[in-house]
Amino acid sequence: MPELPEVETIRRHLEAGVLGRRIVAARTLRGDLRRPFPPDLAKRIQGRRIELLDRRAKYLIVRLDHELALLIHLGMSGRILIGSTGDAIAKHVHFILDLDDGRRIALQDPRRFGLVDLVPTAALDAHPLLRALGPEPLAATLTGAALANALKGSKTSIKAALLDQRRIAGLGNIYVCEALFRSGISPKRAAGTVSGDRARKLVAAIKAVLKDAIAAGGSTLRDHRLPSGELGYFQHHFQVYDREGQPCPGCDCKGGIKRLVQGGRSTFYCAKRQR
DNA sequence: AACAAGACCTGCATGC
DNA sequence: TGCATGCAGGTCTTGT
Repeated sequence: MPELPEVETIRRHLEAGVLGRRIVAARTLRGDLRRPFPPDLAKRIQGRRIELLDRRAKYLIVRLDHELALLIHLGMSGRILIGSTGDAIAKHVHFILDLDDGRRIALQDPRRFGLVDLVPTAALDAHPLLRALGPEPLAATLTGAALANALKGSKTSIKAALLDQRRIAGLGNIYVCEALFRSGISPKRAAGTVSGDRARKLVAAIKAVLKDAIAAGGSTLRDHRLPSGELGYFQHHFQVYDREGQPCPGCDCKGGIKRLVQGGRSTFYCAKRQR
C-alpha cells in the first residue's frame, strides 16, 4: 500500500490526534509481522508519552519520552487506525496502543509485510533499515544534479532505479509511474542517461506528484485509510497508473496507456510522450 | 558489483 | 457455487 504520500498523510493525522498522549497499555496480538516484534515491546512502551511523529521515506517514527522511538513500516497492506479502547479488535490487527484519553491506536496489516521496531533515539540514524536509504524526495537538497549523480553509470531502467530506496527513498510503483509520465521520460530508458535538464524535470515531477498526493490524503486502491478511516482520493488523479488501454491524458496516441512488466511489477506509460 | 528472481502473506477479481 | 489462477501500494534474500 503505502508509499511516501500515504505514510505522510498518516503521520499528519496522528500528529494532530495523539501528540502528547501517554500510552497506558500496549499489546501485540501475534509474535511477528515481516520480522518478530521486539522482545517485551508492550512492557517497554507502557507509560511512555508520544512526543513527536516523524517520517523517513516510508517509515513512520513515533518518538516517545525516555529517548525511545517506535519504527513502523506498513508494508503493502498496513493501516494505522484511531479508535477507542472499548472497540472490538478487528481482524488482522496485530498491535495496539491504548492512550490516556481513552483512544486506541491499532496497526492492522492483513499481509503482514509491515514491521515494528523499538529503538533508542540515539541509534535511529544507524538503524540497519534506515542507514542505507537515499535522500528524501521532498528535501531541498534533492536537485536534478543530485539525482543525476545518484543514477550516474547505472544501466538498469529508470523505473527500477527510482524504486531502489538506496538511490531515492520513498517512491513506490504508483508515484514512479506518475512522475515518469509527468516528466516525459520512458520507464525503459537507462537510468544513467537521465541527467541535465531531463533529471531536473524528473525531480520537479517527483516533488509535484508527491505534494499533490499528500494534499489529497494519498491514494486508496484497496487498503490505505487515514487514521480516522477516511479514504485518500489521489487515485482519481492518476494519469497512467492502472489505466491500461485508457486514453492518454496528454496526447492522442494509438491504443492509449500501455502496460509492461519491469522487475516483476507493472509499469504504466505513454509510448509516444515518454522517451 | 549490479541486477533479476524468488520469497514472504492475505484478499480480491476473473474465468472455467 | 466452488475452485484455480493471477495480481496487488514493499523489500529482504538468494542466485547469476
